Amino acid sequence: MKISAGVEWALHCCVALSGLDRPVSAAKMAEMTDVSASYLAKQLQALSRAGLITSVQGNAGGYVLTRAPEKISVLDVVLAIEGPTPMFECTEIRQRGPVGASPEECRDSCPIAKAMLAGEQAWRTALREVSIQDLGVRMAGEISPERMAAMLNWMQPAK
Amino acid sequence: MKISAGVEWALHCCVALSGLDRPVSAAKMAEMTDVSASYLAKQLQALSRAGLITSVQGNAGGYVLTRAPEKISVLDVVLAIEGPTPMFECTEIRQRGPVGASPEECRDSCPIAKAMLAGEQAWRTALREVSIQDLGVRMAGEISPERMAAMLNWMQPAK
DNA sequence: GTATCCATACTCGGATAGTGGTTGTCCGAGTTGCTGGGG
DNA sequence: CCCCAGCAACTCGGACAACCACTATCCGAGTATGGATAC
Repeated sequence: MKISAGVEWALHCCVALSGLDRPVSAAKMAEMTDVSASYLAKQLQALSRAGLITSVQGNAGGYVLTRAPEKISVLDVVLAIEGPTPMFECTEIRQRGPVGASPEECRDSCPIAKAMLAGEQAWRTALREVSIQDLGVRMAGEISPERMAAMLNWMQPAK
Repeated sequence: MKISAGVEWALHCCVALSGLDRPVSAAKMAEMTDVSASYLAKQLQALSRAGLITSVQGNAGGYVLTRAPEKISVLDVVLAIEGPTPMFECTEIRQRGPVGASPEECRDSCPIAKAMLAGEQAWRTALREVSIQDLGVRMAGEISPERMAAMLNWMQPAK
C-alpha cells in the first residue's frame, strides 16, 4: 500500500514544466530534484506513454506538457506512474471453501469489494480535484519572487 | 500502490467472527477461505497485535472479536494489516538541488504532499464509515437463509 | 554572401541487474480438555 | 460417586526462506544544431 517514490518526482517535474514553455531535458529535471537521472527518465517515459507530456528529440530537446496545466490532474500523474490497476482486487473468497456461496448468489459484487472500491473512488476523486496548475500556484505563493525568478532562469536560461 | 491480499482475508475472517460467539481457530478460517493456513495465521496475529481480536489458547481455542462488530471499521482492519504508515511520504524535493527552496520558505508542508494527504484522508474516511457489522448484514442479505445456517453450523458445530 | 552538406553533441527509448517488501512456510511454547485411577 | 493427577491433542506465536515489484543503471537509435565548404 505504498505509493512509488516516482509519483512524487513526476509531480514535481510536471509542476516545473507547467511554468516553462520550452522543452526541459530529463537530465535537468534530475539535477533539479537531485534524484537518480536514469530512474527519473523511466518515470518521464511513463508520463510520455500516458500522453501527459511529449518528448522532443535532438539537441535542446526534452519534455513539454501536452495539455494546459489546469487540464492535468494529480490523479492523471499518479495513474500514469502507478498504472491503472485498482489497489484492491477481489478474489471471490466467498465462493471458495467447503461452504462457499454459489455463483448465482454472487451476481452482485462482494460487499467487501464494494467498500474497498468506494474508498478508492473517494481517493481518486480527491486527487482529481487538484490540478498541476493549482500546485504551481500554491508553490509559487510560498517562496519569494526573487527565488522564483532565479529558479526559472536556472531551469530555462535565455537563449 | 497495491493493497496486500491479507487485507481481504482479514476482512472475511472478521465478518465470519462477527456472526459467531465461540472462538474459531486459524485453521478453520483458512479452510473456509481456502488460502494458505500459515500465512493467514500471520495476518490474524497482526489483527491480534492491533487489538481487534483476542486469541484463546488451548484446545477448542481460536480467535474472538474484542469489540462489537459495529465498533470495528474496515479502516481498522486495513491499518492493522498494512500498518499505519501513510501511502505517500514527502521527501522534500523542493529543498533539494541547486535551486532548492530554503527551510524558512518551507515552514508549511509541500502543496504536493498536502494534496496526496488529502486524498488519503478521503480514502480513510470512506473506509471508516463502513463497519464489520455492515459488511456482515450486506453479505447475509445476498445468500439464502438455508445456506447461512449451513455456513454457521459448519463454522461452529454444536458442542 | 549564400546554400548545402556533414560531423557532432545531445536527446529519448527500451533492455538489463540489484534490493526491499510481501508472500509463504516451518517448528517450538503454552494451555485446555479429557481420561484414568484412587479415595 | 467424587476428586485429582497426568497425558495428549490442539492452539497460538515468532523465527526462517522464496518470490515479485520497485529501484537503479546502462547503452543504442534518432535528431536538431552548428560550422565548414563549395558555389
